[in-house]
Amino acid sequence: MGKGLKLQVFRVCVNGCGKGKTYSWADWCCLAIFIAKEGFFAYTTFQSMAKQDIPKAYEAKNHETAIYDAWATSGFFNPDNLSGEPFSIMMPPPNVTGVLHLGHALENTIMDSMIRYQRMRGRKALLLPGTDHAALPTQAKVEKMLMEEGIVHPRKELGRDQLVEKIRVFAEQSRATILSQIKKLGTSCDWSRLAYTFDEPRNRAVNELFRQMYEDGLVYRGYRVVNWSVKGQSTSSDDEIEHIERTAKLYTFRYSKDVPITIASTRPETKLGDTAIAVHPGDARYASYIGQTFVVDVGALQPLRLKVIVDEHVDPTFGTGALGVTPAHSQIDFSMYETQKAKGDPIDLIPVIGPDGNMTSQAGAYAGLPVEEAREKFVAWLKQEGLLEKEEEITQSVGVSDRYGDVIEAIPMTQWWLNVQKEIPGRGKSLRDLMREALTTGLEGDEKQKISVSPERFTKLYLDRVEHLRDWCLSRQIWWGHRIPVWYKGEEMVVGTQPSGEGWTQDEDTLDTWFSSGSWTFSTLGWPEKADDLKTYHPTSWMQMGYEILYLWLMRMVLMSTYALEEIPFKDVYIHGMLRDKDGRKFSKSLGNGIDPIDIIEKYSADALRFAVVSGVSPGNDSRFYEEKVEAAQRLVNKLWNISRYILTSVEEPVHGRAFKELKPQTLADRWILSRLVRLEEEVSSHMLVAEFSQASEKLREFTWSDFADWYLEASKAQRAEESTKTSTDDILVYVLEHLLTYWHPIMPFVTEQIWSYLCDDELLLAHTWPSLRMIDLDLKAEEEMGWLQETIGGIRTIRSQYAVAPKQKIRVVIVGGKVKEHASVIEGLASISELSFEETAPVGEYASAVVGEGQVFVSLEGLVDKEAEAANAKHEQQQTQIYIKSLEVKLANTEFTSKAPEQVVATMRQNLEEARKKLELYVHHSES
RNA sequence: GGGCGUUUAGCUCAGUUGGUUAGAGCGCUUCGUUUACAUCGAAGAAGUCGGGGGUUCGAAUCCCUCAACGCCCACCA
Repeated sequence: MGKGLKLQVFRVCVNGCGKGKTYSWADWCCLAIFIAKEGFFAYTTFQSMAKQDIPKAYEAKNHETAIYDAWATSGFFNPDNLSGEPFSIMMPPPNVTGVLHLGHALENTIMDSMIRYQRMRGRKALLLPGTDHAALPTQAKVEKMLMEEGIVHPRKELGRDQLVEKIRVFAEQSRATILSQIKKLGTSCDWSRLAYTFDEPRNRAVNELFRQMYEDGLVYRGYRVVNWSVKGQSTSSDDEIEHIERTAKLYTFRYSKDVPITIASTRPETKLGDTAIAVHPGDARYASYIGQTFVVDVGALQPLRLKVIVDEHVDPTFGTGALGVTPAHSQIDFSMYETQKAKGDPIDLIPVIGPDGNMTSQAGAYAGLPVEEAREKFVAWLKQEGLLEKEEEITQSVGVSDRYGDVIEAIPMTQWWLNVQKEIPGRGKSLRDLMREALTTGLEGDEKQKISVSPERFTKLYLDRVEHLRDWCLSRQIWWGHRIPVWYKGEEMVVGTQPSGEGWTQDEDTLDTWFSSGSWTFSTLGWPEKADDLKTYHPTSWMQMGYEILYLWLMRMVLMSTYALEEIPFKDVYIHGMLRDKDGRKFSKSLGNGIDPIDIIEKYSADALRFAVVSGVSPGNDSRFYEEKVEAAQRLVNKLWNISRYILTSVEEPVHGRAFKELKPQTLADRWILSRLVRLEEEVSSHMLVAEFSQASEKLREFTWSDFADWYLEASKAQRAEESTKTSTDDILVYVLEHLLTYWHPIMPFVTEQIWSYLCDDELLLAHTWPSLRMIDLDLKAEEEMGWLQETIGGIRTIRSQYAVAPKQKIRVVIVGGKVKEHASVIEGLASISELSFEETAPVGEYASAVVGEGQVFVSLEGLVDKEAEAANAKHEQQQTQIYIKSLEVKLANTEFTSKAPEQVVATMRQNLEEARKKLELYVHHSES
């Protein structure tokens, strides 16, 4: 049906745009109707006009939008229109906190290159796009903006509904921008399946997951110490905390003159809530006090009852070896509190710091003071009482909220938690076990349910973290996000879906944003319904992500998916590094070194940006990004454009889609370039398959610029001038071009599609089948011979350059020996020779010479020869050759080497030695003559 | 305190399982307007692969060690 029509419209649109016009969507529809009526005639008119007018430089902005629209409307982004084995990638949803940055450009390039490759390989390829509501980051961002606008307390002043609405509006704008940017990058994703972590289907998934986990007893409500951001007025998970180094004062003191144990603290004000003193069980100094309780009055509401307890975690060599235990305001101390409770020897828990960052009423004389002031006051009191023994500066690492930037307070609160260690009913395993299995043995020992991470070293990081995972605090006190799906009425509580009837109120808190993004691989496919998509595309085939979200996201996706579906979320994960600026610094707002990918696209092209971010990059490592890289990439894009321009404008009737067998290679260059192409396909394919985009692009670049442009195209000019070889050469030019465009397409989709449109009128390159040349034999002989030829031509060029022979100046050349006689015309053409002859012996007269391969070239200079310079050159080369021969001789004389090394290696070396010796002989012979 | 990564040409970086004389882009030098491309072409200079030791016939590549830089984790109170 529509395919043919769509393609015709596409031609018109694209070619029209090539002349500087742009079409809106509405125009485009009219055009479609027009074409439907006028049909092929209109199409061919545009086509032929365009071909003659291919501009000298590729102007990306004239083409990219139209090309993207043509792709999107072609239907090929949607795997429902494709057949074959499914291959799926879920796009890591960008946060709607703002616009896309370069890191997103990298990610889009990586996943789009992969999905395009797989689509061309005949897979039913799904790249599912989406965005993330990013609960806390987004709210933090909007609150900051509001505060800049003069609203000092956004939550108080606006209230829940109004603030959420403001955030929603911001998020929607941001979302729209992001989606349009994804298109500009060329990402070939299925827009019909567009998802958002905060839309209705995802909300259903989140609520259902929560319900199941609650019913399995994994999700629970508990009073525990949380990470509290006073500024953000919310909890955060362990993963949302950054640790920074700072200096602090360490105070060493006693609680009272009656307590014989000295302790140290950087937060003395928290000591108002101490309920125990912990020492190492093997510490003899304190052994006699263990079990005793000291009652001290430090100014808190009640006198403190300090029980001396033992704990393995206490380091007897640090400080005094005794630790004041504050269960309410320290994670470690809280764990001691729990341990003691489990032992049946409980200690108290006294919160002295409140959620507002001030001291609570429990702090007695200190109640209501901000912690800093309380600290000063407490230290002053210690001094006054003569209890302070030491005061020293130390550096310590403190946790800071990654979004609000304030130091995290440990405060006990009732929150929703996910237990990762508890056995899941009926599965005999904990979430942690599942997370471990997924990367080691595979789920239930099934290799097919094993995630492989590349580079592999990240597996270790992951597993190490899994072992140290603590319960995950799920609830947040911010308002932007999925509301905790729990409803209360008096003593009653319902989890999952809102019960019918009056009087139910929903939990005020929202869920950690990673709870929804963790379910991304399957919530996007219709879970919890038994959707077809889920069956077809899950586990997804491949995932890419930056190492910085390994803990945040990878782990949670594994957790959610293995729990809810008993499947891994994806089979392969490719971990990439970060893009940094020219000086290796992170891109950041505060540094002001940000680069907008859209600016880069507008200035150069999306293809250049794509090439620039993946080339010269090794997996898992950071790389630097700067404009010169894009400039170089754009030159490559332009080179490809001009290669195509030459072929398309000079070959009268370019016929694409020929079979390899139909080609009639007649010259060495013909056979060589085809062999090189076969080699290229093999290399690019294997690199793409394992996401080695940098290597694939390097191979493509080398072939494009060096093999095809510099050698074959130049050689083809002579061949095309000969009647006998013209047609066959034309065919080969078109054949190679067509394949080259195909192989480039995953990385540089736009320019290749545009050129393709000039070559092929009934198919998008997007949907073209990747031509595998694997079954075709390499022509090793041609490759070897071409090597000699290139060396011969290079030798002549070097001489011309050394003796400053004007390029226009035609020269006489004599070649002695060698095996390049039959390629005289190529040599003449590429080295600009007027008279070329092949002789048995060196010519007499004024010649400059060079030894090339097994032969020698003599360039007549007729009076221009600088004998001394020439002799020096010859001598230098002679010496180099002698050194080389010597090294080979030494190696070959070593019987250990010849006996142990593979035959192939030894044989090649022998051959090289022989060639080098011949070469040397020629030098000697020449210098004598 | 643990762990990881990086160190290759002036700069930015590739280098797949150890195997010929270690590569690319940019920059640099010299020359060049023949209609695919000056966003170009030709030629060239430039590296004791961080230091030291080891394994091996053979090491940029494997092992040990040291150094510098960077990153991650951590319950130094």
